[in-house]
Amino acid sequence: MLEALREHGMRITATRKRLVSVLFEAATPLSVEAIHRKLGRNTFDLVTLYRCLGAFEEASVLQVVRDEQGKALYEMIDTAHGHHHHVICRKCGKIDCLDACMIGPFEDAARKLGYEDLSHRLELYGLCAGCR
Amino acid sequence: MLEALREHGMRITATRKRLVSVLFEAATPLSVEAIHRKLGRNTFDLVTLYRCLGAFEEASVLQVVRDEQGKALYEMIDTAHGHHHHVICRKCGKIDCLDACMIGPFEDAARKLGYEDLSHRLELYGLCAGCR
DNA sequence: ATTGTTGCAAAGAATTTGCAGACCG
DNA sequence: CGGTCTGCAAATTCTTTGCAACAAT
Repeated sequence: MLEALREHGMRITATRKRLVSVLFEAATPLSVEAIHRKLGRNTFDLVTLYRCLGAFEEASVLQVVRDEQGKALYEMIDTAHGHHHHVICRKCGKIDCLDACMIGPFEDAARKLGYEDLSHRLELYGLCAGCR
Repeated sequence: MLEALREHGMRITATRKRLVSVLFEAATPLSVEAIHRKLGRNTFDLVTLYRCLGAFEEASVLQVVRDEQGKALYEMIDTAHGHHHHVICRKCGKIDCLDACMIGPFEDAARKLGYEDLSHRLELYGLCAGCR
């Protein structure tokens, strides 16, 4: 996985290894602040964090999910699980994965309008069992 | 439509009327800057714009769409057209509406995980016919 | 040795808050 | 009139940039 970075001409540093392990151990997408907290605010510069996240996204090893307010949450792309979407609790922030992705019909409609090279973003929001 | 505001205890001012007409005349969702530009940067305070947009959203007369970078785009809720999604060109920002919303299966999956009171956000991104 | 990476300081952008005067109803 | 709304100034928060020292390959 770190190899993917190397293939994009990026270097594997101790700093990045720490970041990768935090992202790996997290079961769900994490906000920048959450990541920074887990890394230890004083041992990992926030600027470096932004730059690493940008680099990882660039290398396509990281994907961005957004909460209802549009804030970015980062998650390693697990090639084993493949493309999927999430349900996010709007009260406690809990996140679950939904496995199927059935947006084919939407993409067909978009292609009919002349769009190509399509991607999409879909998140569901709700109240989880524990927050009701 | 301005009535909806009144019903939420909000007042109808000349300022708000101007904002509503800008939003109405726009065929597609607009960013804060775009709205501010159309209103005339010097004749409408940006702070007031943020506050009005917040109030309109609160009153459920305005909905938020997000571009690929997560930036908010505002659109009046047209009760005639109902719930729909968009395709956004990632190069020129052109936006088209997709009429069908076939998100039922996703919601079923989320309910099975214990979530209720569901909402969702879905946007497609691509390159429009003119940008290829 | 070369080139990417990091931390610090500082700049910049986006959004919010406080407050006094103006305005709607 | 009473309660909102507005504009201005200023504070926050979030993110990016510049640069010199440092480290990976």
